[in-house]
Amino acid sequence: MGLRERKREHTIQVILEAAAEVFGTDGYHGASMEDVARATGCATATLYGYFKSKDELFTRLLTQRMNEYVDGVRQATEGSTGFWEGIDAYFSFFVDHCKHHEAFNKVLLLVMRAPTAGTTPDPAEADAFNQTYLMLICSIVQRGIDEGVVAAPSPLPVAVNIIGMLHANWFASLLDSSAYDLAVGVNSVRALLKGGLSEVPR
Amino acid sequence: MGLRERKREHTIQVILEAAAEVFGTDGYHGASMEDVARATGCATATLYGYFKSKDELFTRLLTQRMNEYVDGVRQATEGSTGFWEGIDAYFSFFVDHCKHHEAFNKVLLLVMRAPTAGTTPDPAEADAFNQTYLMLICSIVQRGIDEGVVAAPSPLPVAVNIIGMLHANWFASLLDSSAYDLAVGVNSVRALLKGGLSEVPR
Amino acid sequence: MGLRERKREHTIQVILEAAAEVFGTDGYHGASMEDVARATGCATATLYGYFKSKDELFTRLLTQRMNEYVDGVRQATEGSTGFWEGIDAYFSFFVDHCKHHEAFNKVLLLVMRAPTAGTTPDPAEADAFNQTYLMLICSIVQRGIDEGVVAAPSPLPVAVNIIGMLHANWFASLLDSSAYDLAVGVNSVRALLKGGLSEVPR
Amino acid sequence: MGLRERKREHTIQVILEAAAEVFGTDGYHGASMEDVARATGCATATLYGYFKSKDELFTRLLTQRMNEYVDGVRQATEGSTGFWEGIDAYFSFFVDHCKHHEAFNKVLLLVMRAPTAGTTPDPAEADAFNQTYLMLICSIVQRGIDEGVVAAPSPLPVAVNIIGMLHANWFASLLDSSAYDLAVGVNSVRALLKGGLSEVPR
DNA sequence: GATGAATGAGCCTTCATTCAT
DNA sequence: TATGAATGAAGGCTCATTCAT
Repeated sequence: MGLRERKREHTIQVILEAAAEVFGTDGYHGASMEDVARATGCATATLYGYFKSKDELFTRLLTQRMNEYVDGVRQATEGSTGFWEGIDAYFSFFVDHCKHHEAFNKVLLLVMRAPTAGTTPDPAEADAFNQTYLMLICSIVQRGIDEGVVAAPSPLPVAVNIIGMLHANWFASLLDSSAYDLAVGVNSVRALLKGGLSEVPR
Repeated sequence: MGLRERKREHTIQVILEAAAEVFGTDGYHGASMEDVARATGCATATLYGYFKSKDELFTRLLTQRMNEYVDGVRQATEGSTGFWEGIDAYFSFFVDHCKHHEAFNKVLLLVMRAPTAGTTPDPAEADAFNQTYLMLICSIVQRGIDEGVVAAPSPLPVAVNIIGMLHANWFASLLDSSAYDLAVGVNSVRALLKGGLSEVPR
Repeated sequence: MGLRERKREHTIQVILEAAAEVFGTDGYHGASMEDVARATGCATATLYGYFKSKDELFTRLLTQRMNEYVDGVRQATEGSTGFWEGIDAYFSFFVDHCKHHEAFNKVLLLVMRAPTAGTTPDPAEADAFNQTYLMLICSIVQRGIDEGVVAAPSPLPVAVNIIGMLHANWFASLLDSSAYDLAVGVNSVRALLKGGLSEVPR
Repeated sequence: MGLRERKREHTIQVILEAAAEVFGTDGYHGASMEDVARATGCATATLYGYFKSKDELFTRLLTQRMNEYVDGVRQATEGSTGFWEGIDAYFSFFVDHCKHHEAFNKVLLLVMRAPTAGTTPDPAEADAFNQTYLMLICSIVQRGIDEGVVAAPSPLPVAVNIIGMLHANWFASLLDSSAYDLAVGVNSVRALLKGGLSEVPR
């Protein structure tokens, strides 16, 4: 990549970073291109030198962030063997991930939790990612079924439940991080998976 | 209530029903008053004879639906004694509720899952309801703690997890009801709570 | 006039009275039919049983009030003989008139001072009245010229000046009646006419 | 001021000029932003690049024109000494001013004559200017009192009368400049001030 | 006659997008 | 490449007016 292109790529990242903040706060429809421009520190017209439209800008942001997240989960779990090791890897990555990328998470979580209803101009893509993500967790659960650790005819509902819990904790801590500790919540998920409600969480 | 007022009240409900459908599909910002009017089968200006503003229309819809839902949960669980009875009542109500009120659910779930980000013009109210809802489930979990059935220092994370799972199933079945069976999902939640992942779900 | 018609006429007057208040405060464009209805104490639609349109309602009000005013001036001055007697009669009527008809005056003065610029939907009529009014005063001034009391080649500028002063006093006292005393002002006009600025006003 | 800013400032003046014409003809409420845009020769949205709202556009126009007028009077009279010299300076400026600024005057006179009743969105400001203007003329009249030329206990009513006459002439010539000659009218005012009605005007 | 309800037209304003510099 | 300026296309809302009861 030439120097010219590198600078261009850098500018794109700067814009996306600012856009993540703005869209995370006000949503796709609630934020204007001018808002994004102001956050970026450039003129509105400048944005169109890098993105064809608001839709493309948002979609690019979303795609990038979802890719990063799902790839992160994949890489973290790929190296592991066995069910519990996979779960632990997934959870560790998750907690770590939530700690960083504040603005990032707002958009990501938002769209993953509510891809319909105008949250994103292209729900199909969000759905596709959710599906990929779900399959990834399903494959871990499948390990558990194969190992006899998980008693379930199908991994799907279990995966849905695990993701549901994790994201619920994410969301709770995002709304008020001082009132809800993410690590504690995730620990309680692990305990619940281990032995149900009668299990004493660490 | 006089005949006039009854008819007026009826019209309001007709509008809200249509609005639920429209807002559920396109979100608050994505749907225009003209869209709502078209769905209702009246002129745009007519809506303003019943609601002062788009904001008020949406908020009224949201408040009504949230109230109905939380009241439903409250009534269903109030009659029960003990932890598991409470959970069963909650789950039963939940499954039953999800089966009906299709359009209804779109809005409700949407805002409950993503109250920030322009999903609703008044996030504070949605937050308040979420909080009320959470406290309601917390009180059930507390029963379990008191009975020694639930091993947890605090009911909060457990309640977050339960709601997280339930709504995740709700959402999954809403996205594609033919691919994901809500009842099966809820059953798996129950099994998970009972004995963790090693429990065989019915 | 039958009983039915008398009642109708009475209702019309009630509406006009309320309308005078409303239009006097907010102007023709600034006041809505609903405002007039509220002030009258009836439904908006009711107004249309008595007036074909907002335009007609306002015009009727204006015509009536202007007629009353100009007729008042005419009657007051008709009985007089000579210039100064005419002026005194005019001034007396004027002061008396301003004391009563508060709301009345707001509309009247407004349109007489600014018949253009959307103050009234039909500037032509206002102009016509202004013209009539001006001619009336001109005829009095003409008496003065004939008597040799007024030294002017034409009565027109003198009449314009007299009316200008009177209305300026009217307006000043209307804006803040506690800070500006109408009677004092009118007296100063008389003194000025009598002997210019060197004349001591009573 | 840079070239950019100069052009921007120029555009603002072009818009204000067009707006003066439109508002002068139809009034604040009677004229729409589209009317102003058409008169300016641009799209409606363009106006919002220069003024935040219709209110601001009108108020800015009004403020500017009132400032110009009052400042003009002040400067014209400041240099003079004595009462009659002040009056002459004032009248000269006045006549000169009325000859120019046609569109200008429509708005200015309108609001000065009828600040209430929806003529302007902000009557308070118009009142303030009228007050300033009145005080200015009062100070000239006060000179006359001090010199013994003007026999009056207070300058206020005299000032009101002078302004009233001048503006009445302004208004009369504005309505039909061919039928009413402003210079003649103003001359008659001077004569009237000099020796009352018995004075022969030049 | 009185009125609640309905509505077409219009207004102010915003915004994504384009274009000339 | 960067940007100020311009604009068409909506969108939310008001209002004068009509109509059925």
